[in-house]
Amino acid sequence: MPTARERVRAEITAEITAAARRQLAEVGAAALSLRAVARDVGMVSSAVYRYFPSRDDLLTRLIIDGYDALGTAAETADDPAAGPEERWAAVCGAVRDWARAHPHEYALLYGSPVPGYSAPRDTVPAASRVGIVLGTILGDAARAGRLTGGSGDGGNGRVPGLIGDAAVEVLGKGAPGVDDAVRVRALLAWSSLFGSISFELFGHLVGSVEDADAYFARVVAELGTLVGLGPAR
Amino acid sequence: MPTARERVRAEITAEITAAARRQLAEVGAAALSLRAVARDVGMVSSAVYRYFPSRDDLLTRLIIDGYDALGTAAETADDPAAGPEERWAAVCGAVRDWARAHPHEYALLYGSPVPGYSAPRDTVPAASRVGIVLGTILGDAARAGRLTGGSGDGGNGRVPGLIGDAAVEVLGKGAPGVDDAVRVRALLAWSSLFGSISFELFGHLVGSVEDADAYFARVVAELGTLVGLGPAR
DNA sequence: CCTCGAACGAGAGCACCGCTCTCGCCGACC
DNA sequence: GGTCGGCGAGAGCGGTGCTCTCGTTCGAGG
Repeated sequence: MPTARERVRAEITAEITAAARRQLAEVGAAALSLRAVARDVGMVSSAVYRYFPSRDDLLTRLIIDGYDALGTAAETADDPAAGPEERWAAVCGAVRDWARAHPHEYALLYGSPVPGYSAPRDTVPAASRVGIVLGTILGDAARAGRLTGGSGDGGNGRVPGLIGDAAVEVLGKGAPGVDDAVRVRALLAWSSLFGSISFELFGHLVGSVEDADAYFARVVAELGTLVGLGPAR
Repeated sequence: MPTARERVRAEITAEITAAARRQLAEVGAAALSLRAVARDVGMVSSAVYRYFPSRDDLLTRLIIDGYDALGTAAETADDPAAGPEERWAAVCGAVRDWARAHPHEYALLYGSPVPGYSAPRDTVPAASRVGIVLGTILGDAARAGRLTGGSGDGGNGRVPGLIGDAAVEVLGKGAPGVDDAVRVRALLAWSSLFGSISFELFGHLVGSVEDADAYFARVVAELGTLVGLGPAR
């Protein structure tokens, strides 16, 4: 049972992160000021350091929260009862919708790392969630025999030293027809999804794409085909 | 003919941008300090404002230079005499090599936009160069009859309101077999290329990919197939 | 050739930033 | 009840982007 002091500490911590998230959504990560956050919650700047040892730790907290929010968005958009292609499209669409609704958070997660290079290990589990959702869809499709493009030998053929264990697990062990060729395509589809969303969000497609919604729908369909869903290659 | 004053002005401007590029490579765009640049060139900070009206304008200069450097890297890697697949692989590899050699510059170009949203129009021509290189390869392949996956009606069928004129032009007008389906795949391949490079550079693939070089080679091959080069779909 | 204006570098200064240190204060535990 | 630790406030340090002013110097026009 938490003491009263721990409870108020957790409360104030939540207040600070809420204010930080508010300011992140407004001005972006680069302009997020710890002093402004402190002003927002009615504290002096030095008091915030009782709760977060540095501005970067506060940002790390926001990063984890962002990954979790995006992960839950992807998970709730996935209906395991639906067909593989529908699940794929629904999750991709949910990721894009979340990104468009929270551009600064998305940029914080998938844009340039803010300082030099500080990807704390704490972020890994939260960051993996949307990848796990996509991987589960493909694994389920493979188990249902709806995934094409594997080696076809029924094994889960590995190319030594190519794909790490993390990616092997999320696609489901023992799924028939899943080999490293499929895993590469799954990783590529994931990277492509975020590349497309980043290009759209960061303005690299202005002038080249007119109807962003229609374009994204076609992208999702192409990526589904690439990864082995939908029509045979 | 430039006066002596204009010449020394251009010289000092180049000195400032060189110092800024040096600092960008060292500490990244977020930590790039105009005052440190001024110290580096032996000036006081306010004197730099005679040459760049603000820190963001200095960054914009670096962005344009970065796009140009990447563009020339892509262009010099392209041998028009080679086959479409080899050209595709060579240019993709050159882009990745440049990104790995200049991670902070790459992050500045394709990471999160630094302030709120400031993509000056000056950057567009420089930013288009690598896209033009890739588009030219596909256009040449289409004219040579080496591009598969179009609608096959020989026209350049448009889907109204989907693809902008900018993307239509770089793929070459009148190329047989190039329709909006191909254009969508070309844009997707471009986005996927940068998504894959960004994931690798920003650490989103650690644990999932062991041999980054082998993985990227497979990615390039898959993207080539996706876009219509290589084996028929 | 001389002059006058424009460009230039230096310095001071403003507001803001991240972060540190100290100092009272108040509550929780012995 | 006393004591100790967590807490908020304040001052302060070095740094930042940016502005303004003030001499100086260079160059083009009369």
